[in-house]
Amino acid sequence: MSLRSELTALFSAAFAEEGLDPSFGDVAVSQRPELADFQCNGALAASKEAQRSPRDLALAVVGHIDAPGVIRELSIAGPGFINISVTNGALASWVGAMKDDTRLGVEAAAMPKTVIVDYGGPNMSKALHVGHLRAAVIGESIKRLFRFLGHRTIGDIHIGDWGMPVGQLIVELEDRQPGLPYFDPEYDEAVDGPYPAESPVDLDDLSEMYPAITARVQEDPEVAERARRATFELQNGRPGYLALWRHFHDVSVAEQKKDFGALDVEFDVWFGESTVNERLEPMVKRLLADGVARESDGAVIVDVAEPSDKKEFPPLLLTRSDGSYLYSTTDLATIEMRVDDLDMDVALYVVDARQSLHFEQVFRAARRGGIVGDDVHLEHVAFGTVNDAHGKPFRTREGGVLRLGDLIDLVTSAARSRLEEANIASDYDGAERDRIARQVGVAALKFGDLSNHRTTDYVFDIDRFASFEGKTGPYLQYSAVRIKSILRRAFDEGLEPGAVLAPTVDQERALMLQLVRLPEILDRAAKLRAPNVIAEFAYEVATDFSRFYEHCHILNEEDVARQASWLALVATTLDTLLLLVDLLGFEVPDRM
RNA sequence: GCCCUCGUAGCUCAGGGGAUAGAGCACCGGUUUCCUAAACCGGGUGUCGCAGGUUCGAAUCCUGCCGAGGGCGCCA
Repeated sequence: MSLRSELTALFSAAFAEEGLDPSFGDVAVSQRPELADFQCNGALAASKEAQRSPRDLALAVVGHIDAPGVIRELSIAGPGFINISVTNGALASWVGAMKDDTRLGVEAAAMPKTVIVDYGGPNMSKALHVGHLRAAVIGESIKRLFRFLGHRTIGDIHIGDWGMPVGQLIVELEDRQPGLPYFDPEYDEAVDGPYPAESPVDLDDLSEMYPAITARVQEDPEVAERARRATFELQNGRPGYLALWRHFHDVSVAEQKKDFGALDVEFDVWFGESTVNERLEPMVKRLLADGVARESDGAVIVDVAEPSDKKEFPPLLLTRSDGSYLYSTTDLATIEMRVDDLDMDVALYVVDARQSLHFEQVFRAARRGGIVGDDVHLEHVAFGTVNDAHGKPFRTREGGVLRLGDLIDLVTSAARSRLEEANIASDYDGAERDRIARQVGVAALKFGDLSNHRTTDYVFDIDRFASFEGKTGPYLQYSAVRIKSILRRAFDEGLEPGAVLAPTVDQERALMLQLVRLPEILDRAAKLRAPNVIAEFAYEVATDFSRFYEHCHILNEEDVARQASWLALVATTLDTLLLLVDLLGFEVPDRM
């Protein structure tokens, strides 16, 4: 419930009294804040159906509204806009209610769902790069949002660790170090002892091997055939390959935990394609037996085309003609696992938009195969790519990919420089400076990404990510830090927040109007799976606070009741900012 | 060829069928005996790719065209 929804309820009832659809009563924030706080355009829309002029209708609707405690002024403007201004008393009591509520007036979901957020999705054996930033950052935010809204939410990294790339790496390593025991088909752990505990490669080796083998596979069909064979044997449990796979896996995951950890991206489970290996064969057999899947050119496919399709819809490939499995297979089996073991209601796949066809195929196959019922919602939450100034996927000047770890270091050191320029930083000890630099750097990076709508391909600009002024993550932090500072000083002077009084200053009133929008903003962000809605709102809250802060000196205020009210207002603003910042996935330092 | 996404200020991007399309950056000027100047205040920018259509009303919905990016069974 928000102020806006309370107004909508009033106007919906008024339209209903005129015998019209209540949805005409939808109230929106005013587009002309100098005229009113809110507006209702329903009279214009309903005019035709009601066969009455919009102004007459607006007049009649306004006549039904009787809420003197909430509404200060109603007027009809232009062709039939209803302009609505709320009373200062109502505003104060809404903000007061937020202040006294640990959830800031946001109700938890009445019917909580089990939501799996599938994001990150790094391939094993590849260092994370800027391309992984969006999936991680958007997914993390969506996960936190659904969790805050009261859903049982599970973030799953879903590592790409069971497909062809692993087979390729096995072949590449065999060619480089053929003497390793993993490649000896005669090797028997029972006789020869366990495979070495030490990995034969580190992540740098793997990162270098991967493009090498990819190139070889492309130009040499024989190498490609060996890679397919190795993939097949791995998936069918060849011990040496499994032992090697374990090393590749552990080496990769260690690095991924470091990078994602540095970004405060926290997965609840570190499952991967390999997690569902045991399900693959029985699932495919069952789909064949049920007639959902069929053989085609030696492969197993599921026809997912539908009569209503506007274009040719390719089938989903479950098994290659050599018997090995693909990511389609593991994705399908993962859905099965999530339904069986995790009791999933909703799956949100935060994955590159380029994979939309794949997901559509998998979702259709899941429904055809009875793996999910109609009560389970599967959704691809697609996002755009990170490009360079020429619209091409971003590369460093040297032509390589920019590692995520290097990017984090870069923004962190930029934040540190900025901190050291500030004269107040000199008395911070080294550990605090490090922590602030990291928090500010991560905020700049994440906000820089999240303030774009997720579906847009955006241009990667290092200077933008390393800038801390204007519409940035650090601006939000800075606003919160100034409030923390005020509250600390107030506490030292023995001052405490009190009852929220009716606003008397424009900037104060604007801030209050902004704050009470919180519930509907989070609603909208969740509905659209769009963290940029949160980012935009957080920025507006911060700017409204800054204007208020510049205009009203809280600690010097002589009217003690007013001062206590202002302390309550900024404390509520702080709580709101801290929530929003947390939903965006970063933190606010105590000072900066 | 077919399908998907996108095209908004010099740049990067917001924008929920409504009134006068907004931010940040960049540029110019102002604000600090006062709660953190990573801030605030002021200054001007637009054929919302083009053309139709629906509508009382379209940046927003529909169609076509132009342009960019992406996808289209044995990669992920």
